[in-house]
Amino acid sequence: MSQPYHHGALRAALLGAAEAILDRDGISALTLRAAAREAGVSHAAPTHHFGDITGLLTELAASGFVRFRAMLQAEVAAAPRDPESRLIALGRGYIAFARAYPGLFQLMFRSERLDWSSPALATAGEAAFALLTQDEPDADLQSESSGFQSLVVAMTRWSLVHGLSTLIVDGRVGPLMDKVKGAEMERLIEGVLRSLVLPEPRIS
Amino acid sequence: MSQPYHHGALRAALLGAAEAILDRDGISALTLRAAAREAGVSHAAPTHHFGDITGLLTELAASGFVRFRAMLQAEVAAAPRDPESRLIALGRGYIAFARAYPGLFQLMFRSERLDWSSPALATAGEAAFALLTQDEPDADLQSESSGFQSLVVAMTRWSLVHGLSTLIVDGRVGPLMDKVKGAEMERLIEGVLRSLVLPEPRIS
DNA sequence: AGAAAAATCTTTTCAGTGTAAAGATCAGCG
DNA sequence: CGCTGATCTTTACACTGAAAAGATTTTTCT
Repeated sequence: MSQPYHHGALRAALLGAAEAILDRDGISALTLRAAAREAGVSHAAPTHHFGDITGLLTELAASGFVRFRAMLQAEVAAAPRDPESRLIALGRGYIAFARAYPGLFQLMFRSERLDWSSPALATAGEAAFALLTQDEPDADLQSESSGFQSLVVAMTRWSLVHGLSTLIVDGRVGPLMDKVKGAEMERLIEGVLRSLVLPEPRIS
Repeated sequence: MSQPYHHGALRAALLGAAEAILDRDGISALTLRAAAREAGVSHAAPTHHFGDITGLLTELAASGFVRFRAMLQAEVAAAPRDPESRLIALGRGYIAFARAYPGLFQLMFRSERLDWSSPALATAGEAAFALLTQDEPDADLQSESSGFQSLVVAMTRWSLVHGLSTLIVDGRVGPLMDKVKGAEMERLIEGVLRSLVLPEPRIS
């Protein structure tokens, strides 16, 4: 019953080990050697599967974007069918993902050691972003407005939701709420999300 | 003309060296030893002045927040005196700072190696955030609404501006604009900033 | 089947990092 | 003048990513 020389499924095991470290000890503890230790192999074993640490982090981030997109779709599917409810569900799912998997969220969005030219990461990231541009409440505005105006609307929504997620994950919101009596994170999030349904700028 | 054993102003020199590295090579290249090299001292010299690397980064971030606040105030002072123009100027300054000093912005907002219990950083950060809650366009709403509603309004604005800054600095906006003909970053920012002036959620 | 080739994993090594400890040099003060 | 403390250097250690070379297993080819 000794360890076989070949692991058999080391690639998946390393990704699982990396995510376990991410959840348990945070992104700063996620090193190539720590992942190898967690998977029970030598520290040089990951080289063949991922090249360098950027390769490992890129694969993990791509996997994160796939699950991120699935989570957003599930939230939308469970929401009422009117466009405004779906839009709020999308934002709620975005923030819920960031709060549930803060380490993975940080890796996906703010890690400088990610190779966005990787097809796996690029396609997974684009697929996730595509959710933000569909489900347009004002279908007529969508059709007759220019591509640039659609980009402005999408970026406005993305900025609002992404900004709140980032500020929460980075611990910048908690101290502020301690100063307001009866403030709860959930109510704050719902309050901010209301601004999602009126993003159309008043065109001059 | 040999180097004197005592530097004389090593603390300030190290902060300047650290910021030079931040601007030149990015946040990943900002190491304790690199800052010491840049300042021309041994790698253990910073210990006495900053303790560990968290101390150095915390001081640098505090200095960044002071300048950040000054830049925001300057933008507001140069804007028309109506509250809406001032609010947009505030957001414009926020994003301009992030684009002008991306490394410093990243250090200030997304570095896990920051000691927010440091008085210098805590007060500088709170002073900068205080700008976002003042300059309330609807003074009557400000006075009669609860503290929690004010927090929701402030967080909505902060999230929008901070989210756009983060996405731009992290390089997530550029690729999207390449796909839209005639899209320019400045126009996109102005478009998103319009949403700042109608943040009041419709209370049920 | 048997040999060659490729893939997988380990061991060793190197440069770089943060941190601690000990020693060297200098400034200020009695 | 001499002492004390602040400042800076040297040395050392455990950690990191990465490269190189060797060991083992699996696959492929004849």
